[in-house]
Amino acid sequence: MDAQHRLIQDRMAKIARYEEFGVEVYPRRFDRSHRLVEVRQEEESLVAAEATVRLAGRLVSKRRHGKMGFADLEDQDGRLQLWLRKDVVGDEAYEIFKLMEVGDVIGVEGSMCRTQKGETSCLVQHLQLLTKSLRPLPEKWHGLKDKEARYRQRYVDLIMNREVRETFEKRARILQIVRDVLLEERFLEVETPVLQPVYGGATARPFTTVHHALGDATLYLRIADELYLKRLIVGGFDRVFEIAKDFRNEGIDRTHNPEFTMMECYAAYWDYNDMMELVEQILRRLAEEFGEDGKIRYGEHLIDLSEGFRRVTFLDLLREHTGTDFRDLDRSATASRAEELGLEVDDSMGRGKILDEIFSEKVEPHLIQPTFVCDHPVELSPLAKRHRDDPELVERFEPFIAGFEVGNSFTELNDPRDQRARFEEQLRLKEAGDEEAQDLDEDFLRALEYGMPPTGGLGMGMDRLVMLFTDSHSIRDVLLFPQLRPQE
RNA sequence: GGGCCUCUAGCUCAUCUGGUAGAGCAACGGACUUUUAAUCCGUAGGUGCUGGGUUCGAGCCCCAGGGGGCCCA
Repeated sequence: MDAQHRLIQDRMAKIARYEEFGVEVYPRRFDRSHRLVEVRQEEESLVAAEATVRLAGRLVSKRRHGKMGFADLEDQDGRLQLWLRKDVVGDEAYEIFKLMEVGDVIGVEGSMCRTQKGETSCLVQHLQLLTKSLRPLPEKWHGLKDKEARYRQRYVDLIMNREVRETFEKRARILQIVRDVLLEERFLEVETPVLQPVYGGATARPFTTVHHALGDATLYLRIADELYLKRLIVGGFDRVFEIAKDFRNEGIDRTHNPEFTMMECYAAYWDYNDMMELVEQILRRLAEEFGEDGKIRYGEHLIDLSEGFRRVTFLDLLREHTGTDFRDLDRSATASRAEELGLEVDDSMGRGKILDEIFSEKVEPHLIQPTFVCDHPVELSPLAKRHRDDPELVERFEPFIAGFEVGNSFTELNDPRDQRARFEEQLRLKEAGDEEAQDLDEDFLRALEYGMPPTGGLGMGMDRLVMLFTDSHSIRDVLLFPQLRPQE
């Protein structure tokens, strides 16, 4: 549909007819007395007083009957019927009303009343076009259903589907609650670089870009905030957090978008047990706000967030769901057991990666009720401190709800000698063909050498949290503009 | 990357085994002073995702490509 389309031409032609009446089709401002939701809240008294109100919004339907007519006005969170009478607004204004069509943004002044059928309405005395709409909206009854159109033209989706608007209002409230809890716990909100000369803090492929003024230096879009936030703990901030976009150059599916929103926080003198309490606190607050009796519905599951999370170790869960104790199995024994379980293993995969694959396949789908998966093998966690009771494990946990991981946390590794050794192990994995293995960050090691206090750290995927609390089953439904292939 | 489904008017959808595309809403003209999916009469509106092929004839069959969705890796 281009600018020459007949439906657009029809609408353009109306502009000329408006101008015959001296009507400005794109005026600058309008004073509202009430939002439509406020009209609803004060409905009884406004109607009883026949109060005069000034309202604005988008015209979403129109029913004309000769010398009078009705129309529905909609704004962000409300809707109200307008009642137009030629004998009330006058001949010229009534002609202007006849020119108005669904999609136009208008402002009215009128008195609150009820119609014969009992519908609360605004009997319009004055009306004004505020913005002429040039494209026809989708049909009022079936709305806009085509998924591609809804994602590509989200603005139309938002106009037509109220529940979409509500999802994104809820998203904003969820992020605000997370922020509130952190601020109450005296975390300082900070901002760290998106463009980084060395990427790290997670296992993922980065996006690459070039800075021209720095001699065409290669920069990476961050895959995590972790290494910068820990530098700030070294610098003397006790508790810091950041809520921001991370970027990972990976496939797109129901739970992955190339850019997504992450909350990371770090607290000096905490360990991962303290972080478990913080996660429980955040989830409990969200469940109080959005659930019933601390329970939320996600698809077929009723999830109880009122109690604490089940705490169970990574290896115990593997044993529970595969019958195998992997504690003392070496790489080749682990690999052959994985193949018995129906997984494909190749030479680039270290023991940790194989265990991770088995876990994803055999355990994760069963983690419906809130669970902290604790104490992962050291190979999987190059930035976490070794477990106080077992040097082959780290002090780490991942909260799982409804079968997906909503976060990752550990007692942070602050021994620069061990951190260097772990980075070097990552480099070996990278040379063996693991594209996701991390690079050695010399400046980060330098920071640790100044001394980072004992620290607990946590990352939580905000998009997945929003999915959970809005009962959304695709990340696209909680992102206003999900990534799609470019058209043309 | 693989499998399945899908793409027809602005929107939502039809079109039997291949015979030349139709409805509702929206639009346009008209009637109508209590409708709320208003109603009634009339009019107009199509690159059937794109490109090839088979055929007298393709929205439909075949091939290639593109977008989207779901499942799997």
